[in-house]
Amino acid sequence: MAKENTTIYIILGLLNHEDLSGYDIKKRADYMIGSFWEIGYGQIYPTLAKLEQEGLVTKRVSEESKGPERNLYAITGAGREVLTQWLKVPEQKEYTKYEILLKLFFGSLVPVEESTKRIDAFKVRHTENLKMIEMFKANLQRVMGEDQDHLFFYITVLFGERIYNAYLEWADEALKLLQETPEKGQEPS
Amino acid sequence: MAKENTTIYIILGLLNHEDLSGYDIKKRADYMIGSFWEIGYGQIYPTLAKLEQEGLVTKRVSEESKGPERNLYAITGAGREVLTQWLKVPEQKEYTKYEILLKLFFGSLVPVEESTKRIDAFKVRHTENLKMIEMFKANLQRVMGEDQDHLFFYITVLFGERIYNAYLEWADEALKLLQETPEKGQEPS
DNA sequence: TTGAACATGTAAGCTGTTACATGATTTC
DNA sequence: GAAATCATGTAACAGCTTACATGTTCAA
Repeated sequence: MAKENTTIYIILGLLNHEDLSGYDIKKRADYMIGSFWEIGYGQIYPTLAKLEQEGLVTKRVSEESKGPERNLYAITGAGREVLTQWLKVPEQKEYTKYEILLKLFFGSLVPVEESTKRIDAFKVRHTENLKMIEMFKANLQRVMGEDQDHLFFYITVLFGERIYNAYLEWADEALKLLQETPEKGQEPS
Repeated sequence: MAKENTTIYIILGLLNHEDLSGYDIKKRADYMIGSFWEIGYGQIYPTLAKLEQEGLVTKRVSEESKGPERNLYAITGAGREVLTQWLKVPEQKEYTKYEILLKLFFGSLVPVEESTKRIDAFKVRHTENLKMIEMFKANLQRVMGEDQDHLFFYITVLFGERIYNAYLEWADEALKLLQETPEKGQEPS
């Protein structure tokens, strides 16, 4: 029966807050959930069409005079129903694919520098991510309490913070271990 | 051009160590890389056939008299070449999908208990995972130094340890925040 | 003898990525 | 005038999951 399409619920969840275009949805999703779930236009537009067909959202053309034409989508009662049903069901387990760990796992086939370079790049990437998360967090802390939703957003931001910190701590630990280890098979016997 | 098939390299990497059957590969992969990359039989057997066709592995029938028939696969020189080439290329960024965070993010639509139940279950799951990782780690520490490969395995185990700990710390933090927050819209005005 | 584990596969079908295609508008 | 951003989509296709199908061997 293949995988269940989670994109549906992301779109419904965002539309539950306010009417949005496909482009807006991408923006919002990148910003708010991008650190743990990415979606692309290639999923958004077709899913939106499917949701409209099923009567879970309605489409209208935005009346703004300026800018290119925008299709604005709104959630329907049926859509809200589908969304809340989904929220009442236990989630599937998380899904992670770390190519860096695979490459490290098989790392004995290439010079150690390959592995250290890899980890260095990983650190740079996630130092950046952590910085962004900390900004979100600071912004959120200022507006917390205004809206119940902020608490839930905050909780997901805390998750990102923990994870990125764990990444960075691990990276340093791994680099230290690699530096301590003498390269094998290079010294004269 | 769609995604690149990483399963190929996992199989080649495992075969680089020793000859294995499809069934063995699944076992090894579950045990050694299962915490950050899962593969199923539905990927393994077809990929094995493809790799054989391309001359990256060879297949022979195991001669053991006991047990069901086993197809044993061995990596070829060409296969080893493909594997090391892959190891020299920088990896793509990691890929994560946390359905639990999505459900929490949209959590204001359902009673808070839904969210706390979710996090409780998450904790149980990862307490279990952490326990397993700690066992691997202890085992590995006993044999470290015997083989260069162990260091790389150890590094991936440390990753799992950090991540699972981060999960659990976050879960407690999130639960605390949810408990502190009074349920909205329930009290009489 | 029943169930768990060993062992190998196929088929269906969604998911998600990447590339392509197009055009308006705003900003520098 | 060029580049970036806004904006909406389609097509191809690989990847991966799930379910199905089948049969053996070993242990309780």
